[in-house]
Amino acid sequence: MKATIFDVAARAGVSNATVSRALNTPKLVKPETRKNVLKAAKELGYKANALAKGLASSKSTQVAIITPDLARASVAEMVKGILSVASTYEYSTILISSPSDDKYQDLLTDIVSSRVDGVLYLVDEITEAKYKVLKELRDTYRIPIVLVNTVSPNDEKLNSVAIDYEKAGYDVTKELIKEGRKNIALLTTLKRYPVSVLKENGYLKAIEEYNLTPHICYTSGNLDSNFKDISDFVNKNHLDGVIGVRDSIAIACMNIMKSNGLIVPKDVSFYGFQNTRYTLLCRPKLSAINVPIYEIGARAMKMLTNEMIGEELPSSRVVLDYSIVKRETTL
Amino acid sequence: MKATIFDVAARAGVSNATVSRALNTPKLVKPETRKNVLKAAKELGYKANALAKGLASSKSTQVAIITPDLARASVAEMVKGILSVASTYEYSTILISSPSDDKYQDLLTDIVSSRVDGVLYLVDEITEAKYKVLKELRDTYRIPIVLVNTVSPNDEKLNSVAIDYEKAGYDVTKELIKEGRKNIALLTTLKRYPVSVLKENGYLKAIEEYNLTPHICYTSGNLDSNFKDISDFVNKNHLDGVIGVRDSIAIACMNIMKSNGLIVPKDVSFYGFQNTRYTLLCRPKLSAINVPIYEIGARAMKMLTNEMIGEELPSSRVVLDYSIVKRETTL
DNA sequence: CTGAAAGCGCTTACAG
DNA sequence: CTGAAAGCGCTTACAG
Repeated sequence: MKATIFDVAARAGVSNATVSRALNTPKLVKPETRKNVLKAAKELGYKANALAKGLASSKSTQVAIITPDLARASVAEMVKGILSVASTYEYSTILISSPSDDKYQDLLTDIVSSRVDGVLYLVDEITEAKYKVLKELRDTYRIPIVLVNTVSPNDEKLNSVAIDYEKAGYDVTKELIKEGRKNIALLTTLKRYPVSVLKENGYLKAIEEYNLTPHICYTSGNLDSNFKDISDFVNKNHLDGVIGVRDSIAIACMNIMKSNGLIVPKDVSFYGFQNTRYTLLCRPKLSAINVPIYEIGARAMKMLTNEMIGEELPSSRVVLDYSIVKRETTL
Repeated sequence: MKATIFDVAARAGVSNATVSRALNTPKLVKPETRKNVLKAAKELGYKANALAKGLASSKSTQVAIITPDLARASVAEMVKGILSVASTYEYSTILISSPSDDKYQDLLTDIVSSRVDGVLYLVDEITEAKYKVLKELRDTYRIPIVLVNTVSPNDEKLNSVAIDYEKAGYDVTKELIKEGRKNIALLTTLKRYPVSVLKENGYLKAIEEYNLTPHICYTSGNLDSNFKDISDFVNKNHLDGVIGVRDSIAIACMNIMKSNGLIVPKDVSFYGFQNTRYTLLCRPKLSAINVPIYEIGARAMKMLTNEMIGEELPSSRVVLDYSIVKRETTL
């Protein structure tokens, strides 16, 4: 029913090997032969069976994207960046949501079974269990891996692409200090994402440098549950500057403080840390670190491509630039 | 290097056929044999090659998700719903972003080549070109398809899961009419998504029923570019009620009208049409049709599963319930 | 309940 | 530049 390579070969009057070459490595075939093959293939509506191809060549031309909560604007945007370059290099992408630590063994099995040529590990924290799996994937199974917008604290050799989050944390804090703010808080996640830790380090560095008191609130990204955390935190501290590790967290805090009667940015300034579209929908519009999310995804996929074709990488850690976008929530 | 089914067979002292059965159809194998096989497999760290499996059985246990802009909150949420049930049925998912009409032929090739067992088509409009491909996929290649949160205007037989968008459009308009609103606008997308058209029909029905004047603004979902469209529209019409087909569009409009000095909801009411997390981040909090996005994704994947195992479907169009959530932007 | 064998649809040395 | 043939790692009638 569905045309195979043999059908094409028969119709073109050549062997299946020649069809394979005409389609995959044209320079190995006489132009005219190639023309005939292409014609036959077209007439039959031939579409190569990727499974057979993968089995025979031991290359699936598939990569796995392992992602935490896809509903986070930054995660989705990163995936878009990945898809864009994946499609230009003709890789297809398997989407997997990060399992809990105890299910990581299943993840390993899934990935190895699927014979993907590479894996992209997005954003997530790198616990012991997760690190173990990543390392096994790379070392035992020799599957190239790139960490996307996260870094491994334990292992310099795991490829990654991100921005310098520590510096960004430092910069944005200093920005608030320059405004004259004295009580600057960092709202961060309960989960210890490596990038959150880095942001925190940068924040603390600036705070110490200027002899200020640190105020850190650990909360979840969940809008329903973080309301109380943030309210309590805000009521305990007399803040005049707030940095959220996620735009949505900064906005949630801003909403609370506004309803407490504070004027933004007269009484208190806010910075988000991603520059998603949330920044444009809230009022006043949120100032933010402009992290090149899409670009991070795209770059990571490109890096993975290089690894997969066996190229030596110049550096295992790619650090992209960021900027600070001032809108209406800062002076 | 990597253990194959033959390695396991040798270690367990059985044939590879028996290993295959022990792993895939346990009831066909003596319990003790099975135990030995499992032990051997575990010791060798055996992970079945999904490519070989797929080739031999002509089932890839993969489905393709074709999605428009993943950065839209509703789309990402839908994908989460899909992933959740896909993983329980042990399907892996290939993520593909909807190509432009002229690239649809490539999409066909990609999908057929990959030998996916089914496809999920998300949200997008169904142009002639796209419809043609979907139909070919289903009829020529016999690949089960489910439309997710969209419907085919041309073809009753294309499976779909959504809510009754026409009724929802009608209901929400009537809700505003009951508030006493007289100049009610619908902000919708330039792109003629089937669901947008349905919302519009419902809106118009209610407007006519009450002899009101329709006000429809066609704009893009892009926050940068729709500002002018909406501003112009708002200035031309003296609105006291606004429905956005997307939460973000409703919020964009609300921001504009607020900055024009109008008080929400005293002077004007707003409804969004998805109930994404945007509704909670803006102020006042947005009232919205609560579309069960996640559930729609989950249900669609379940429906697809049934089709893939060859079950007869009771109905090709699944219609889920919705509700209206009143928050602070309505009376 | 189990094994031998053919087959799934490609790729790729090898030889010419 | 091209073909014959082995091989990729499974599944699944078929026979026993």
